[in-house]
Amino acid sequence: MISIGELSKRTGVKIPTIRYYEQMGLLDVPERSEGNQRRYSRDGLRRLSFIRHSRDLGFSIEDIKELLELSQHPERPCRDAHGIASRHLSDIRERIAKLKRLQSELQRISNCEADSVAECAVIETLADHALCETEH
Amino acid sequence: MISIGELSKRTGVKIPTIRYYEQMGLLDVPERSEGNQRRYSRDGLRRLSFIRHSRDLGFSIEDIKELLELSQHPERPCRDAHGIASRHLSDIRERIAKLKRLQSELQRISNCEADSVAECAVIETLADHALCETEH
DNA sequence: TCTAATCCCTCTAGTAGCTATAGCTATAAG
DNA sequence: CTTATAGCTATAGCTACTAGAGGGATTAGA
Repeated sequence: MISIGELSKRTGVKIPTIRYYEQMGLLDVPERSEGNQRRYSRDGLRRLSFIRHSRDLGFSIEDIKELLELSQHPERPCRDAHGIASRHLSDIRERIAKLKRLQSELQRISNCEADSVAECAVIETLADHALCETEH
Repeated sequence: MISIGELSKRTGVKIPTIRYYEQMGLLDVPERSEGNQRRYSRDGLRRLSFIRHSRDLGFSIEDIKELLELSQHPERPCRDAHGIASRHLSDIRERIAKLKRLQSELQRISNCEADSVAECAVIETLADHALCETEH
């Protein structure tokens, strides 16, 4: 049984974040020491590693709840897990596409050789939608 | 002088959002009708369009405050505006890079032909960091 | 065994950029 | 003049944490 500080060190998840995950129902309520401090088992460590790893991949708390639930039922078809993953993947693809559009628009307006704000393409573009090449 | 609803229609910014921008100090406190309703001038419309357009490009509220300030001083060098834009641009580039890493990792683990969760690569990867090819 | 250093506890509030709701009043069209 | 629509304020909620206050618990060394 390890303390929350030890768990934090081993997983790289900050202590308040661990308590937050507990509150959100991602982590089981742990046992307590006589003095009311949290004590975690090997299983708690495994579960938090799973969560950490999922968050690193950008899954939401809600998605992780489902993934954790699935991981506890090895006999279930993995279609569900793939569904969650591919939903997340298309979300990421959309975000990339959107950011790329912003990127090219910003690059375009940053090509401005003016000296003063009066003729600056950045300010002009923001002020006047008609100067914009693409819809965003 | 137009109402907040009319302003909303013309700019595509929702009414609560307009009030929020006012609270955040992006929009000047507008005049009021006898019955205490907001009334906007042509200038208010221009300013909100500027804000809308900046938000569309992903600038933060704080950045927009600075850009608005700059846009009111046409004689100032536009170096400052470019500074804000290029800071934002590199932020976007970083976000794209990070999302691309997530994308390829997710694509990799989604190539799993298993039937059940027991051998599913998605779940396995999340459970065991050692299966991961890249750091994220 | 005592004490000091470190660790942990709960509770509350703050972050960004809105959005939604409740309970009320103002305005405009017929 | 009535009614439908529009607007008002104030407060709370969303995501995924993070920070701080004001306390108690644990542990290592003297």
